[in-house]
Amino acid sequence: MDYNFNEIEPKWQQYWRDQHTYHVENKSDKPHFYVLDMFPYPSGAGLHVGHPLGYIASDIYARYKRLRGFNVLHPMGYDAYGLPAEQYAIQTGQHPAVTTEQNIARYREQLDKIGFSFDWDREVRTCDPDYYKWTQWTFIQLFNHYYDEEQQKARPISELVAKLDNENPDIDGKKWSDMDEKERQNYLMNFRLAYLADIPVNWCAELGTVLANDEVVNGLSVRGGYPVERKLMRQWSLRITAYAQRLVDGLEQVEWSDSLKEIQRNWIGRSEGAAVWFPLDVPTNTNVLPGAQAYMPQFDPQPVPSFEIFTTRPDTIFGVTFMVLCPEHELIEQITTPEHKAEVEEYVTWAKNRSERERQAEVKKVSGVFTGAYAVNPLTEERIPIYVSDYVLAGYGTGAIMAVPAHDSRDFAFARHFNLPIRQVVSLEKDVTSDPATWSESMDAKTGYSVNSGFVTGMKVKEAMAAVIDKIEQMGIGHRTVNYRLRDAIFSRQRYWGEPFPIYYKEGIPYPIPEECLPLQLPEIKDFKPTATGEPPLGHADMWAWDETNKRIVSKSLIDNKTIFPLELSTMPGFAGSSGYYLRYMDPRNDKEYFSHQAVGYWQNVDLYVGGAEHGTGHLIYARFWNKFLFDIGLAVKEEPFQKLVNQGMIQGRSSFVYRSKADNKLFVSKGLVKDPDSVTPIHVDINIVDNDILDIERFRQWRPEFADARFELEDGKYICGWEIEKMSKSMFNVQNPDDLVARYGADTLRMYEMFLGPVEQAKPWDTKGIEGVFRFFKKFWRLFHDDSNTFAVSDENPTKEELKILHQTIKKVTDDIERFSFNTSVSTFMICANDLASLKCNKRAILEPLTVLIAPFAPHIAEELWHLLGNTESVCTAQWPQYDEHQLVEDSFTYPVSFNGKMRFTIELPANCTQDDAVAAVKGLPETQKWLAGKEPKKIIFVPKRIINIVC
RNA sequence: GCGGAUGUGGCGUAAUUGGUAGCCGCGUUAGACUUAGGAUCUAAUUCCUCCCGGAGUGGGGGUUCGAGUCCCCCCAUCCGCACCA
Repeated sequence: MDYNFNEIEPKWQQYWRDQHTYHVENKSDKPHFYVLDMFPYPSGAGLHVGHPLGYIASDIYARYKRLRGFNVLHPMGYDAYGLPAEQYAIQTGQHPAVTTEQNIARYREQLDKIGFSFDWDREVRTCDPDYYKWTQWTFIQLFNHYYDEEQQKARPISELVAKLDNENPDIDGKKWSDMDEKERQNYLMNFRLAYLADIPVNWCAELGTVLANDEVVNGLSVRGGYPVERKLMRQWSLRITAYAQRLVDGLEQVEWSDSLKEIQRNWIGRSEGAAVWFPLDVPTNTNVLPGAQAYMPQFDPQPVPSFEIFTTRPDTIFGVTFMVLCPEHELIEQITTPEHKAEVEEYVTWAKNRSERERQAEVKKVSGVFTGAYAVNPLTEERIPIYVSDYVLAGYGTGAIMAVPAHDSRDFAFARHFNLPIRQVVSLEKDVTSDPATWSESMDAKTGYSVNSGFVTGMKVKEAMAAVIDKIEQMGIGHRTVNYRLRDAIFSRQRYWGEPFPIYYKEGIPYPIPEECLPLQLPEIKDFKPTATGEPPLGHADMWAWDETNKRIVSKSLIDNKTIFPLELSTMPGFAGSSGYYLRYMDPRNDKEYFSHQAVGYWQNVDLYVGGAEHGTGHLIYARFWNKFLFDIGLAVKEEPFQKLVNQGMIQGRSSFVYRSKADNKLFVSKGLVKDPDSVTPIHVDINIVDNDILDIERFRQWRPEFADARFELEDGKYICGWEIEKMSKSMFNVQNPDDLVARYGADTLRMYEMFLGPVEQAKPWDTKGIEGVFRFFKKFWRLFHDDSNTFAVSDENPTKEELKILHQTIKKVTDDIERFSFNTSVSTFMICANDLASLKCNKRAILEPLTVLIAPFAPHIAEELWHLLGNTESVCTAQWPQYDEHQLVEDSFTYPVSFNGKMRFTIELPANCTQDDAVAAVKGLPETQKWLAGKEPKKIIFVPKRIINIVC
């Protein structure tokens, strides 16, 4: 019989299901290994060929590890909460739970067809109450912990309270012991790792929710592309910044690509510098202030008003010619002089109302106003004007800067625009300066020597930095510090389809519901839009109030703020559920704990994580933070969750276009006949009606009613389409569905072909042109086991040396390739092997049986079929990975290329066991060599074993 | 602007990590078997060529007996961040 994948594949998929082949226990004599895929968001569009790429790679690795004798955890689940399901619900009224369920069923069906070895008994769904119970539980733990800077780890907030009780400090002029419950809770909120605060957020009016920084690109929402504005709102946040340093440091311990580590480092954005206090010299107090020493803000009982700035260039403090505050700065109101008030207020209002997109688009445009106020440079005692400008950001540092126009390009632009003085304080060469008025740009580099800089003049930049910081520390007006670009993660979403917060409000103070009452189930609602009052959709829920006495959810009509309290209306963001799912897989049905100590003690952490690099600044940061927190409180046993990470490249689509004439919208011009690109409109056309860039005209006419009477300008009787590489997306009609390919070629061919396309990490456009070659390989491979009449026929004869060599070379190459995740070369190796064996007409069991095991990770269905045909009764998944034998690879003789200093070159054959000296002697003894050397002794002989001999004369 | 990566035939890619560049596959060409083939098999396929050879891994330089691989300078493309002081 022929290679009939249609029969083979469903048969063995059923067999694996029936036999629970991929079921894995948390206990084994074997070593453990955890292979994880980033679980998918089940969108309505179903899987396209890009999704399985990473899954196939990880599946190969997981199967390989099993064959190598590991107990392998390889689970799969669904990141099921999210905006698209909710947007769809708003449009159609269909409950997100229903559409999500349908989408999951569709995903599962598609995944099953590809033959993955997931242990589906461990499936998790983030929207499942049994799962999000633990997301909520973790949130409560975050709420109940603070970050202890001394111990550098999370500690229970009760410890902080005990400390406050004990020390009874003054807080904003009031003793801790004199504070009431509300004041105390507000104070503690400054420390909790999950906290409620008024913070500037990315507000997306169209989506009706706030978004995290990584969910906003170029001032537009990632989902939907709607405008985003900056707005001050009371929101839940996670104090991820407390972990900034550990998030940087942890990157040293993991095997991730350098580029991804760099992306994370950039996102965290650590910079070292100094915080410096600049005293104010307000015009009402026109006396020039005496030495800065008098203004030690911590110690002076009546401090002169001063403000803090952050700089990474303390060495340039002698070059400060003005100061700049961000428009949101609280000091502006106090310091602005009456004559500048109107102007400043106008500017601040304008700046605050600008959308993020406008602000980002006009980065190059300089704007700002003078406040009329002055500060004093603490080192030079100079009076320096204070400006307001939106090039200083509220969210970074202190929202205030010392401007050094000579050595900062932004300050330089500002100074030039407002004609402010520019003073050079750093020079590439010692004591050499030039007039900054002649400069076309500032000198930003951190190299060279200080000039015009008082006591640091002549020092190298690095020394000057240290010296200035020492000085200001000594003066008590500043200190060394580190700033991070990373912001706390905003954790509230004004949406329905997410985890509810286990929080209720008593007199405006949030309290977590008791842990034993979890999960706090998401209530049913009918209308998914925000309420008329602007409340999130949960405002529609009637059963959404907390009965504190009876510990249960009750109707909100009962709220009396005595025993019945309102519950939080926001829900958690998408990254909440995906931040700890890898740990839940270890023990997914545990209803007592997140996961048992035994389970995490056995599996430790993820050995191999496969997924897209697009999560570099989102999920992969949040998950690392989440894990570190769980580590601090003694749940996780490893500080880093993902030991090795492989980023599969995105598979792009290859879109096809037709060109519609602008003059005649029924006329379509073939690509080669388009003379003026402006005369036609390119229109995406479904790639399924295009073959080799040739349009199927009949199907095009049927595709859309408006094309039914289309006319064409053809070349050579054909309509040639244009193409472009774009993201694979429904709207561009360039989606390749894996089901179609499975139906046509089988899952094994699809799996092999996706690997054959190129390195897993590399982005590449999808192209089915080569799939035939892989399909041919399988037919050829099948024929090795079958005779001319297509009946199964393997011989028990002993293999020849040549056949053994082919086998062992293949084992060696494939093993090495899998270890270094180079699956495209493994596929090539299989092809070479099949070609060689076919030309030798080899059908020997001793060769073919190990090959069946070798190919099983890549093509499990055909391997299982052949494995059983060979007479095995157990699954090929339980077989042993074949070992190669070095002896079988050794040749009788080697061919050595020999060259004489690159001038002449020939090849000689030598016995395999010959030593370096033998080889050199043999080469020297050859007539060609003698002739060439002409009696002289060679100067140098370079011998590279089994490679080459070079003789230098 | 800053950071990271990549650049090899008509195309996807490979090269034992410094050792005969172009493996494997697609495509193309020729042939075999065929009623037929979109099945299978065989051969050729980097470019130029007076068929003697010559050039060749984005361009230029360097190190080396030897460079696709290492170093320096450009060029191009892709990705990430982007007024982060």
